[in-house]
Amino acid sequence: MKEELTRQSIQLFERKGFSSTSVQDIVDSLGVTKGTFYYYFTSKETLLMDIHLRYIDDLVARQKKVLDSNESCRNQLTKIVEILIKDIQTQGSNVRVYFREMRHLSEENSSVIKNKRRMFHLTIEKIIKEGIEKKEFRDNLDPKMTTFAILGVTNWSYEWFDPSGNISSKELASMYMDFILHGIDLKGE
Amino acid sequence: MKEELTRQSIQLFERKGFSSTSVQDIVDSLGVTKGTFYYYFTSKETLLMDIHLRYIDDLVARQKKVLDSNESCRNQLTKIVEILIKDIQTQGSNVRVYFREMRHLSEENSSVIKNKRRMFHLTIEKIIKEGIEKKEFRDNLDPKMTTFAILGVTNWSYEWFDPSGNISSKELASMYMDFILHGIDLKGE
Amino acid sequence: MKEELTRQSIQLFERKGFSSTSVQDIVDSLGVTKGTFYYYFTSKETLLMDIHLRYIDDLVARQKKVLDSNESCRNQLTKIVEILIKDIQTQGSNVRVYFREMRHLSEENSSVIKNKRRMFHLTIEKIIKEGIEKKEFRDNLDPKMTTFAILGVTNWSYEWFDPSGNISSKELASMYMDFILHGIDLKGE
Amino acid sequence: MKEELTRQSIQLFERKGFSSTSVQDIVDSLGVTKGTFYYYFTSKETLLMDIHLRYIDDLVARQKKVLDSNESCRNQLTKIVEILIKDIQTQGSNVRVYFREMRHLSEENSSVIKNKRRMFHLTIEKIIKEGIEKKEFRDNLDPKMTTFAILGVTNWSYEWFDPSGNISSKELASMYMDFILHGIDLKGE
DNA sequence: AATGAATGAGTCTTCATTCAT
DNA sequence: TATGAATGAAGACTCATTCAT
Repeated sequence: MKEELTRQSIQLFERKGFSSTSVQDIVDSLGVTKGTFYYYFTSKETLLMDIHLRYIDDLVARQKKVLDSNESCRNQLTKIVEILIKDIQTQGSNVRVYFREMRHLSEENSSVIKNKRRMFHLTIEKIIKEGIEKKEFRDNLDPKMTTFAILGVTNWSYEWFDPSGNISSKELASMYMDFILHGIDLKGE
Repeated sequence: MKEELTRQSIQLFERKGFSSTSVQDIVDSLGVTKGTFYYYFTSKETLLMDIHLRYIDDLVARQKKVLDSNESCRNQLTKIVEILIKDIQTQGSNVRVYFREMRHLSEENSSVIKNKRRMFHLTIEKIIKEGIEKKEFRDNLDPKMTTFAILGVTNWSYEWFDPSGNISSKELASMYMDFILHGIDLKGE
Repeated sequence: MKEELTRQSIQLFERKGFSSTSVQDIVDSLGVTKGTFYYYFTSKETLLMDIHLRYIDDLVARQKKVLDSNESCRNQLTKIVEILIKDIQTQGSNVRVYFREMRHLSEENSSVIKNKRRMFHLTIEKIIKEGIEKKEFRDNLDPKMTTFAILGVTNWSYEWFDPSGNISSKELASMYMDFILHGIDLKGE
Repeated sequence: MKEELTRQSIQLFERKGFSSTSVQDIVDSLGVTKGTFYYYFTSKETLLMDIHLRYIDDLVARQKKVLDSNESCRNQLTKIVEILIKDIQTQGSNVRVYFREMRHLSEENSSVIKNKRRMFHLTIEKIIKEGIEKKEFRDNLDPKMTTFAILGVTNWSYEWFDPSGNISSKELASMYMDFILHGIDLKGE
């Protein structure tokens, strides 16, 4: 039941936004009563926090696995980009809620999430730095800004990419790694 | 007064989100009454639509100016990226509302905005295509996906970039054009 | 309207108690809507505080008048007892709410009321002390405890006295002053 | 368990009032679940009735003992006052609930309690009447009103008397009997 | 151009109670 | 003897909107 409430909520939060989705909407969509909702969640915000934690914890865990693989920086980065793009397909709604609704967490809760986000970010930064040292990447890059650029490319996909369309998430990920590695400029310039 | 209402609303919508900001909040922040609000706007949504239209129309107009300049594709693209990044400084709140709150427009209104967004997008796509033909850009790029990638880099900046920090918006724009043109890979590879 | 809301609320709070009276009950009894209630009161507690303040402020003011009259202590005390007993007739419901529902005020609000109550109490204590010094009252009385005893006699009347019954409030006040002054013991003992 | 539920409930009812105390509050304070509560009590009101009955039955029983002692009226009255004041120390919370929350009993239940209260009251009235006849007390007293005055003095103590303070309940009872017997007036007047 | 009073539907949340286990 | 899941009604409070003035 808790699982089902969460799943339905994610769908509704994605479609109408957190504040515009009422607890009534959620329980109606499952044919249960509001009491049931409050049996499982102490508040609407608790549910939102659950959704956030679930995603970021899982993501960080998967990122750690990549890091532990000890592959080249380029490969590590590729794998992370693949993870992010594939998540659109497997849990797009969840991630969109994660991107859009953090504002509705309390100060306390949102700072917990922010810290975890920062850790995710810092890990990518570390990969960039290492890549520069190992001469995999250009040495005139600002690791922090570059990380933001890469995350911009991937995260923005959540706003438009439809994995059931012409282009598969695998293809998109590979296109994007090409873009990230080589830019759009004609070679030699 | 209408101007002031709009300005305050943008601040509040940015901070708390559209649905979580009440008309009461808006008028309280200006020391007027709700009647005043409804004298200038027929509904809360009208105000949101105003905010959207104002930004996208202005943006499209500026984009047109760039296009009419007849410079090289690379320069045109650079100018558009500069516009987008500079907007963070000059009207960040407005743009953040524009990015986040479109969902709260009615079907009808939101399709108006979507069309204008699409036009903005298509124009960039056109620049990319032309750049490929003119051999300014690589010929194995998918213009549509590449446009999304570029917009990802710039638009995502609204989520984190602080123009009053160490890096100026000018510097960021130049860093990002470098990234977009050359990627992160070591040259020659 | 605010006046009417207050008056009705007092009646309902007396009959059913503060927590068992819903805002719905209040507005229903006047044929208006909940919005109206919240237009005039920021919360149910604010209304309760209003009721408390109104009574205690008025009572203290009337007590001050008695004090300023410079009559004998016995007469001053008599007048205060008369005030308290007469209030049962003129604003019994109000006072019963005042006696019973203070618990439902916030810490902050209830301490405001408590302080005013204490002042009322201390003024009576002062009259007793002065009466002892002026040899109007026995000198082996504890002024504080005696004040509580006197207030017990009068305030408890709110639990049972029906001013529309056989005994008028004037008669009751005089009976009680007799009791307070002479007790029940046979004279000379 | 039933005993413990009752004890905890009394504490909570005293502190927050009957309606503002939820069954959840009660069971939480004991670390059990709501099911447990409903195993022992058929409703929240049943519990309140239990609390009322328990106190009034015990009080009436103790009053009867005093009556059966066949002492002088003055001594009987003294003993009853002592009982009431001592109860503040030994079961203050219980009595405060008894005084304040009768309103939340159903018509039927509350009339049962009211009858027992009346009996307690009538017994004191009888002692007063007998005291007048036996020339222990003044003959110009109204027995009913006098009983209310005496009960006012004692019952009001529940609103303020702290048995752990400077004055013991024994001392208070003796002070109050002095007040009841002799009033505050200087002797001889 | 702006206000103040009012509405009615809707918000999140709590509650007493039930019942299968 | 006690639990855990669920209900449905009611709780306080908010909100976008209207309208006479």
